[in-house]
Amino acid sequence: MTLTQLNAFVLVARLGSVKAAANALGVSEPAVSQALSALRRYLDDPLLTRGGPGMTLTPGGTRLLTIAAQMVSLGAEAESAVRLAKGAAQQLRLVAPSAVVEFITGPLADAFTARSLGSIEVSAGVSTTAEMGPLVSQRLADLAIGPQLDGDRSLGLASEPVFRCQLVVLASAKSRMSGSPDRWPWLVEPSATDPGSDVSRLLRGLGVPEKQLSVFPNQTAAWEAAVRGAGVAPGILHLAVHQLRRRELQVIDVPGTPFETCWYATTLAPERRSPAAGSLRHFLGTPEAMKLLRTPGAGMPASRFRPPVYVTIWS
Amino acid sequence: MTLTQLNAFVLVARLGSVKAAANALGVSEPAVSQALSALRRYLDDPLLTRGGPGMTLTPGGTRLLTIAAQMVSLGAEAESAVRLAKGAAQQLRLVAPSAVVEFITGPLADAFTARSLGSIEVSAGVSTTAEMGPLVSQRLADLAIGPQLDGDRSLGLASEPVFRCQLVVLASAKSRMSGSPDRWPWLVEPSATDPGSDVSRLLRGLGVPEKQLSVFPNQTAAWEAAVRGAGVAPGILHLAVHQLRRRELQVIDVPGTPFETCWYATTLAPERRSPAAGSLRHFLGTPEAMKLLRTPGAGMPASRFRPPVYVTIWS
DNA sequence: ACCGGGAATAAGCGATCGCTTAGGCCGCAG
DNA sequence: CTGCGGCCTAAGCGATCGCTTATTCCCGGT
Repeated sequence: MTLTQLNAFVLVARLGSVKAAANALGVSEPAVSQALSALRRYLDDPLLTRGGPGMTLTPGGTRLLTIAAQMVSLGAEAESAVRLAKGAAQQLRLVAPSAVVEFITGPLADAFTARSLGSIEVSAGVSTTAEMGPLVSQRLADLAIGPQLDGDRSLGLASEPVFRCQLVVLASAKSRMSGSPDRWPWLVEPSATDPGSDVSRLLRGLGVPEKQLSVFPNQTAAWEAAVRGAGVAPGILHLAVHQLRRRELQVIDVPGTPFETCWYATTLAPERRSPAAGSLRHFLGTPEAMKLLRTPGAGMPASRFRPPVYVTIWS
Repeated sequence: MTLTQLNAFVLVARLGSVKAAANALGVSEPAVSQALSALRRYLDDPLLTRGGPGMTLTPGGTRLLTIAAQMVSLGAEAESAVRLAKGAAQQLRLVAPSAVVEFITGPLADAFTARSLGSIEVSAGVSTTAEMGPLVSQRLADLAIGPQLDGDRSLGLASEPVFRCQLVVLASAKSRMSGSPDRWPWLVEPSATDPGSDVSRLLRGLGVPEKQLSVFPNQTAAWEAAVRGAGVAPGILHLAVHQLRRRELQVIDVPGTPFETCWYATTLAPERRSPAAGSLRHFLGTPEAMKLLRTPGAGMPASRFRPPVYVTIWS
């Protein structure tokens, strides 16, 4: 029984599939499957079985889940507690949808590190909305930016709205889209494939089939394609300020848009939250952070963009 | 960072020495030393340093201790929780001084297992008084019989008196001891070398030097030697009932004896205690258990006696 | 200055971990 | 029937774990 195995088990149980857990951990799917099977063998209990929607826990799996979740969380806490006591820089891990990582987290991390006088280092990673909750709950991440997440009480999370924004559909100023939106070519960034994202919700509302989607590695690349007239690209309005000012793109009128939405900051509930996470959460409410949220960075060049890997915390 | 390493660290911190922890775990001392050094390397913190009495914790070590203790305890809890949910027999581990293990725990375990209709299996091991507290606290053992242990509040233990008895000094009926007790040959069982034991306390009170001690592998062997007239043997009065009835031994008059003492049952505090441990604790208060405590088993034959090994709980 | 005991290190070992790729199994939609 | 997506198993790998014995280091004590 290793912490890695317990971590894998908890993530599978919470995300409902081995594949999702493997993705969240940034490892191959057999790696998770094996960890699970080793744990099953060790405890001589199936723990969770495929059945119905996702998986269902055995009685033993149910007991184990609560205990294992605590252990995993304590493991991460132990590390950061020792690090803090040593006076070393705190490591804060932030997760967010790809578009937010692309435009926001870089400047945000820099500003927050500067504000903490270098005592807190922030790193950011891309995450789907489904995995944000479990990641924060297990302290694989310290703060998530995205939709509201504190629905599942058992995860011990607290979400707080930090920024209100609008999802719109953009297209080249020259192009003239005609016909029904579900026939247009849609140029999207990766989070459109996340069923919990706003973009995905919008596309489903319009009845756009997958065939019509071109998934680009990041928002910038999708917009560049849109500028060339390859189709329409959904996106957060204020992140496209450069393209709009230069008249490369314009907002086009699509049913259901502008889509009003809100970014929430989610951390552990106050009593379990690390001071550094609380500090970043508080920082997000300051005018300085607001300004960073409002005026995006340049966007990450396509060539340098790379999906992040959530390393397991224990060697 | 493995659970084994954390377990070793906690035990070293609580027992104050690597050697003691290795002994309690039933492994060699370098094994513990290495686990500790791996943890130090991983966390990049000395955690604890030699200095003064025992060892002193670094700030990081202090933080880690509380967290690691929880993790280790949860690890054991996870296992038994899954086992319980599966409907398998619960495993209860009992620790006690060697004399108690020799005479009491066998019948006690049998009686309790029978009373639980086979759903709880009890195993027993020898332990020094110093290691009892940490062992129970880390759930390496479920119940300890011996001196009162709930002094250290941080361990979360609860002790309860279960049996009052007398420590006396025995010698062959034929032999006539003369001179000062500190010149006699003393025939003792292993717990006499445990500074926290009653026997050790008695010997210190009499000023008996180590030179005068012959340590036998168990109480029965020590008493057999006393019957042959090899010297005097301290022991619990009611455990020697056979030898006294057959007039092979008699109680001799020594200053400080009879030494009134009391056995306590120690478990985790009620909120952390497992149901099975609570059940055994309760059983110890019943007339059935009292009778077992009063009338000892035959004593373990010397040839079959073997010091126990506390296996680490995680593979 | 010497010794002795506790702790750390070295070296070696078997077993396991944790990861990969490749391939097989199973339920399910077309 | 045939893909296909999700899961598991197999095989192989390098690294680490966890333990041993043997040796060295360090420190307090006669």
